[in-house]
Amino acid sequence: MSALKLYDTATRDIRDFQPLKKGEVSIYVCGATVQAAPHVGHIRSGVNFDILRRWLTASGYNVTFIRNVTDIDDKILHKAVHEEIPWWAVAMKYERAFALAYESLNVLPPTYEPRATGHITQMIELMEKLIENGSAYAPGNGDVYLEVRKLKSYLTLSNQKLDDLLPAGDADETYKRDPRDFALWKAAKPGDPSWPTPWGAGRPGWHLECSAMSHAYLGAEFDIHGGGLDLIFPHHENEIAQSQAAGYGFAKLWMHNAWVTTSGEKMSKSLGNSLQVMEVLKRVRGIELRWYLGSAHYRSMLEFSFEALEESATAFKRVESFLQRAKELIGAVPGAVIADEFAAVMNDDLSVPQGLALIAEWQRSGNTALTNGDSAQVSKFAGYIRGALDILGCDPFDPAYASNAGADLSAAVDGLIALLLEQREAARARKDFAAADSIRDRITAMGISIEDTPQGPRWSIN
RNA sequence: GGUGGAGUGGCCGAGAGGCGAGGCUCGGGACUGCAAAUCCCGCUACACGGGUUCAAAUCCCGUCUCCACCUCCA
Repeated sequence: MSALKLYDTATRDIRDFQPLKKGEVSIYVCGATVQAAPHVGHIRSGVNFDILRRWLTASGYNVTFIRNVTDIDDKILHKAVHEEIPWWAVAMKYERAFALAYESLNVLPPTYEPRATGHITQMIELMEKLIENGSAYAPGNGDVYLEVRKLKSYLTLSNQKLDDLLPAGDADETYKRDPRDFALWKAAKPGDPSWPTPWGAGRPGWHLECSAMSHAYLGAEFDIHGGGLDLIFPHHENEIAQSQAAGYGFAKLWMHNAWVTTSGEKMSKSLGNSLQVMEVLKRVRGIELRWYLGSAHYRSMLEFSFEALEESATAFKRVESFLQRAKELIGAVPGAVIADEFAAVMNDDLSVPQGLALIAEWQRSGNTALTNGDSAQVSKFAGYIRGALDILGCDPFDPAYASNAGADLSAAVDGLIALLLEQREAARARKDFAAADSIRDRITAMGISIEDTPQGPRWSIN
């Protein structure tokens, strides 16, 4: 079996993945700032890292996967004013919206899902450490800053020079030793929530949260840190700065997913072109949206359109339909098998698009086997496909996608349709095609498709 | 100004020097009483201009266009 290779944003190359501890992988992914309902771009990130996690798990690693929730920040506070509810109610409302979106797309819950406000103690400890060793300073106004000039290295992830940065526009620099110094902690403003610290009451800066939480759950160094491309600077640079200034080894490998775009532009709330996950789920099922989001490589931009989404859903339905017929022929859900070829493409920096090409080949071969009634071959190809779909989180037999709705009805419906199909078969046998077609037309009008197969007619709900 | 990414057939989307990934759409065919489903065949593309090479979508030089980040971002 080939070895896993991953692209590292820090070194800008693809290299063999070597975990710090044999057989174990620790991952920290920057999750959502819960200030609005999730859009398609947010969920793409969730899906991409979920595929990584599933693949590592399938490869035999014991994976610890942390994805945080940023439940305090400026936008949440603004929203609280706007919606006239407490800030914590805003955070909980959208945290639940994210949880629902993740669940709808079968994104597995993280091993731990820490909230920023639950880790103030760890943040204060980290700041104490940084102030003690001279990396950070509290100028007395309640803020705490990291002094970037004192860092051994800074901006290595984004490959920038400190002097090339544009000056911050609106920042109050009265208390900063250098305009590029960034806030670890923000002094409380009247009316805003705050937590007491040795330097005054306030609330955490965004970057500090992730340094504190990754340390709390994964320790001083861990294998993979992930997030969206847009987090590289400043968020991830500043995390590195804080954590390394505290003496931590921090992340060994950086992975960044690309965006969902529309008309070539990044989908984002501030550009006003974002599409909420729940809106899209009115058009396609979660499993279909997930398949679509996986259809581009995680480091490539994905150009969103409903046309492409629906075409992608059509392709997925064909795969699904093959598996269903395979199950009917062999009389059981085909067992999932990871094919060597699939493992090879996944090990090559998670080349999902090439995995989809393999699925298409297996589907074609499998359909041919189905036509020939060759159940051994059908089992083989269906097993390969299920194995691949399981990694992609798109296995239609996964109980996560099962809907209980109408389960009691299905047996009754099956019996009724079977009765109609028997009558149609009888009509066909006596060559009364008008009667046969009339029955089929009426069934079709109910939204049910009829297919005549070598094993007899079968039906499915559109 | 700095840093990074992109331009591939009707649409989506891989590939990164050598036999045209794959899907969807569309056209043709096989099968079928007719459909549907399925299978087969076809639609021969890599922004532009040069160059290197036996061979370039892929390497080099130049040009154009677009996108992103530079302290809100998945």
